[in-house]
Amino acid sequence: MREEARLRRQTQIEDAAYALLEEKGYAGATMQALARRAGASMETLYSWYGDKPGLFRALIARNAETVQQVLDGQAGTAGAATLIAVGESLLALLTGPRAVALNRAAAADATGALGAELAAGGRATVMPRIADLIARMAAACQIAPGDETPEALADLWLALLAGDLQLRRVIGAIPALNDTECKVRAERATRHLLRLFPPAP
Amino acid sequence: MREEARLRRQTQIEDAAYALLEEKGYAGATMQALARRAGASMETLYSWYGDKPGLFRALIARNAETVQQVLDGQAGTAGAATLIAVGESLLALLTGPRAVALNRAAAADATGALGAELAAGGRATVMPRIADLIARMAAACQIAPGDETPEALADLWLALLAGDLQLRRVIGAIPALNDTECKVRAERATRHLLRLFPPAP
DNA sequence: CCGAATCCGTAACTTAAATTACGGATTATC
DNA sequence: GATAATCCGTAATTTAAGTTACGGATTCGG
Repeated sequence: MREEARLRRQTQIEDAAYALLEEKGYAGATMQALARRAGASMETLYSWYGDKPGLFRALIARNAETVQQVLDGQAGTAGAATLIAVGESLLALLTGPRAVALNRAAAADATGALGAELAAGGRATVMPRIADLIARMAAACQIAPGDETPEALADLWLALLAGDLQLRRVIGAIPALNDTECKVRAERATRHLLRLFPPAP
Repeated sequence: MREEARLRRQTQIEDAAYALLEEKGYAGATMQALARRAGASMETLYSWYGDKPGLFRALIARNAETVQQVLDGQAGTAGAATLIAVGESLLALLTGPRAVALNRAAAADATGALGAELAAGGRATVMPRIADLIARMAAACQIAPGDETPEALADLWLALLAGDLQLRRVIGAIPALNDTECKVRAERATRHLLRLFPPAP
């Protein structure tokens, strides 16, 4: 029974940590401010997460789950429409406040440990699924990969989808994208990919 | 006469600042460590740069000059070969240690001021030149923009060229690219752009 | 050669954040 | 209902970095 309350409490703390990270950055997100904001005690924070990097590693792990859930929503289906839908959700996620905040934290970590975990939980789990989607499109003759691997096409599609938007969000050079922009870019990326590798008629 | 010595000294200090930034990150690059490494005094650092952000703003300004110089090397000419050459140099620059370090510093700055300056000195000055290059290719019938503006094509080309490589470098998820990789990507990006918007025969 | 300015080396000073410690309240378990 | 565990609120401790201050050395202009 109390497991549930504990999970709810963790979610509250981690939500507060995200909010602080978004507002103040990694260095500015202090443990005291987090304790006050989440209504938690320092003792709880350190007892649960070990130290400050540990707390943000927990955030990264939770984010990885979210990404997987979003992708699982479109599992099973295939085709250009699916690719567009996935692209729309994915771009919103990649340029959304949480991913941006986590990437900032990873960029601030000189050891590269946070960055490695973020890449492992994010790109490394997303790309195989995209490649899978494209491979199934190839099997259904909806795209002709030529001599390109599905992985290479997935890389290309992601580049077309996101470009350097995520980096520009991370350094604060541009504001968040709205739903329309995500949709337009997802359509455009998929259209360009299909024009580069059109299915044999 | 002493202007020259002063400039040399500034370069030494800023080189040391880059090295520290690359090794320790923005938070870890302390003013004391910089003073020791550069053989400079705290007094000089603060007298010349005002404060720590001011020092890194100077680094960003110097980086912007470097980028412009690289682009100016290929001024005047046009065509696919030029685009490939520019892409090769540009990608090496974007994913090189200095740009990566600066982007990390910008990501660590919660105010977004460093990010704004970095984007202004980097992307905002680079993209018009790329767009110019592409517009000249269109004028010479080497590419058919259709109803796309040169600016949109430049965006597309940059996305094809760099994708999310720069972000992955910034969070430390991948090592630096070698010359061959830069060349291959520049060729591929230009080839894809030309296949998407082929010149009328 | 001399005064003025600049710069180095080092050490204070100040602030702030990570981490630890602890008394009191709340909750779970028997 | 008592006892143990958990957690809150707050404060103490420690460490470290940004910034300022200053005596001595070096350099520049006359």
